Amino acid sequence: MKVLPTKYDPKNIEDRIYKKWLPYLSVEKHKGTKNFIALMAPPNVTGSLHMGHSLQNTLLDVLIRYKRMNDYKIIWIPGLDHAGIATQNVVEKELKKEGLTRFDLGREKFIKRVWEWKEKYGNIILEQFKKLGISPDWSRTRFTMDKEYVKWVERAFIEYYKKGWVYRDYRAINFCPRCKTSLSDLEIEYIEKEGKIYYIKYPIKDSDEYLTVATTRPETMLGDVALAVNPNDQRYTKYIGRIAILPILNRELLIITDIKVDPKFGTGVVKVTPAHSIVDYEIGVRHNLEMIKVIDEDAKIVNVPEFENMDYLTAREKILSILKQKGLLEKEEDIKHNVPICYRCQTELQVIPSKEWFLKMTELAKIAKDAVKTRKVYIIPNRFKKIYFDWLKNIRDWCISRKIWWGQVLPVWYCKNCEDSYVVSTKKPNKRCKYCKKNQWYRTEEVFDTWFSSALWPFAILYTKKEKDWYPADIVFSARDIINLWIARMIYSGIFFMKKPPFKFVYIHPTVLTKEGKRMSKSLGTGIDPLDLIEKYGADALRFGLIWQTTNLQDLRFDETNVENGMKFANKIYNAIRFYLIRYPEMKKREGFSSEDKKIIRAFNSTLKYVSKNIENFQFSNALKRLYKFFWNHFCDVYIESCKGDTKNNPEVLRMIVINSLKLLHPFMPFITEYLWEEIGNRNLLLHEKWPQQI
RNA sequence: GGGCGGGUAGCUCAGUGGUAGAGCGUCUCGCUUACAACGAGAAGGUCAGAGGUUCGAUUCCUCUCCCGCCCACCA
Repeated sequence: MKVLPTKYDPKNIEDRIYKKWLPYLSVEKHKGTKNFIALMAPPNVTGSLHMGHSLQNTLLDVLIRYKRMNDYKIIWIPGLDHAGIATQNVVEKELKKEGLTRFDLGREKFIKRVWEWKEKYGNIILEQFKKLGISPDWSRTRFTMDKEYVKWVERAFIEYYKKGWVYRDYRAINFCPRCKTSLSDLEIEYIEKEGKIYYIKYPIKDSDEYLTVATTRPETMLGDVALAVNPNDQRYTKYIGRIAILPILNRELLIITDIKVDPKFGTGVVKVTPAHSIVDYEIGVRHNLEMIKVIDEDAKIVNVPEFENMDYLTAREKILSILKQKGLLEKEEDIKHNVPICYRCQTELQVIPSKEWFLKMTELAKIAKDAVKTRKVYIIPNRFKKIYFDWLKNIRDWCISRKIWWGQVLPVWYCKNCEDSYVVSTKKPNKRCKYCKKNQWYRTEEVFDTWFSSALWPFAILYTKKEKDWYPADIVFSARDIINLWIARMIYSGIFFMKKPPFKFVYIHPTVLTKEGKRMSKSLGTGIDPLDLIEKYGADALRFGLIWQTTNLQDLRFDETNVENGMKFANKIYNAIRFYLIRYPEMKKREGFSSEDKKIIRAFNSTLKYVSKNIENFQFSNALKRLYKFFWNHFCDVYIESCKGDTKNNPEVLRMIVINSLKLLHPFMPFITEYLWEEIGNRNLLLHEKWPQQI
């Protein structure tokens, strides 16, 4: 008999076991009688494994392995997201080291460069997923820029266009001056900053009176076209309909009313700048006001001669000094306010008018709301529904075009001669432009919002030529910060194109924070690298630690002690099996059961029931804790102890408990259980074993 | 400004209308032939604060205070 060392060392074992599984992970290799279909959130190609990925995929893998052992054929397709802006930024940073910008390379060469980068680094994260021990079908790995996938993206756009829900418009949008692209409402973050609010006097025409406007962005006054007050604000009733004079430029501004004006903020008088504020744009639409663009894509002033090409902050200073000179700056106050920044590069955003493509949200939002309301889709825990509904309730149309280079190109062709003439098509149109009558078209360079393609993920990967019956999935696991960015959009896209919601259950797992409750972040130095933990304690231990700590709360304060504990537990399992290997052959065969036998069988049965129920209900931590207690306390501390010396225990009970414990533990700690499964003499894979029945 | 989650042992967290639980940590004792990454045992909490409902509240209700998150964006 081979004698195992007394300490379990996961190092070499885990890689070897994973290689052993690898050929058996594809859908075809397991003959389950029912399908269980899960969606992996495709990680960004820029990413490397972080604790959030680890938690999400570990939990899903627990469920997957459990289902696989319960006679389900598992369809779990891994993939990568091209992550438009994020990836483009990473490659731009690479270029910067060479002293280059993407504009030096030009579009074509730059995109080639991103592909090279993707080929080289894109798969790293998937390799890291393997270290974690998750078990998707790697033979079907997908990428959101695969040819097939791009076809889906184009088709979706065209379908929406035919429906009349996709349109092009010139309007005020959020723009990142560094990434040089438009952004959707969900791609904006806010940081609180110390700033100043300036009170500026706007003289009333043909009088000595004036109205004072409070603003944090005086430079945008160059684009003012009106002043607005709340219709119910008694203080200003007498000014409504009169004309104010815009200082410096002396433009005449009509004084109007709008319900969006908050009488309690500032002076209750608002300068209306439809070109450079989303709210003002909407006021502008209601009152049919002109948009005067005075800030451009570089955050510089345009269309105003004396400020031409001046940075917006320099222009602000100049404007303030002129106002001071003229006695029109009433006062300035310190203020803490939220400044919008780009979610990918943290640059302060500008609102500028731009021609962009929009997806009308009215109907789609309704579709998404109904799906959850009528329980076609369940969001778990239930309270996260609110985030979903609140967003859908106040939704604006979705700006889906981006002015970056990395992404799927819109299937849109513009006329070379006429600015607003276009054709929506995947192929170059062969027809005359209705304005210039010429047949000269060029493909746009605009690409899709990366989330537009993510929204199609479920059917783009599940509904293929070969496998038409895989859509919809049963479940998706998600972080709570992308409930709207991703989950909501998948739901309405899926229903719109496939007539069925893309999944039945959305399980929202907690966000992994540091033990101190801080966000894990590389730049703050608060991140913990899961690969370090795997190196130190083993993947099973990391999985154990993560599952152990998972609750239904919003956050999880990660405590490494639990991973260490996982390592100890792995060692405990290992040594219990050693005991079995050494003692079982020596034990006397006997009929019937001792009282200890009966006790452990009862404990096992109730554990089995509890663990199964809790996995099904997404209570992974409860399941693991119960299993831990069963194995360590009931089995090791009591039952195994009772097997020593002159025991009356039936060795077959010991054997049964060993075998079935490995099975129950397998979804949680797959490596060590598979390894020990082989050590106790099995030739087949534990991966494909059946989940135990009551003994 | 609106909403959500949390405040229980030193730490991370369970939990219940009826004299508080786990893991880790701490302390004591044991290197007992699977495991010292172990075993046996112990200490440790006015369950954030105030009020209410109740025979009885950590658990239900109201308010307050702290911590975290989300949404709106302040012109």
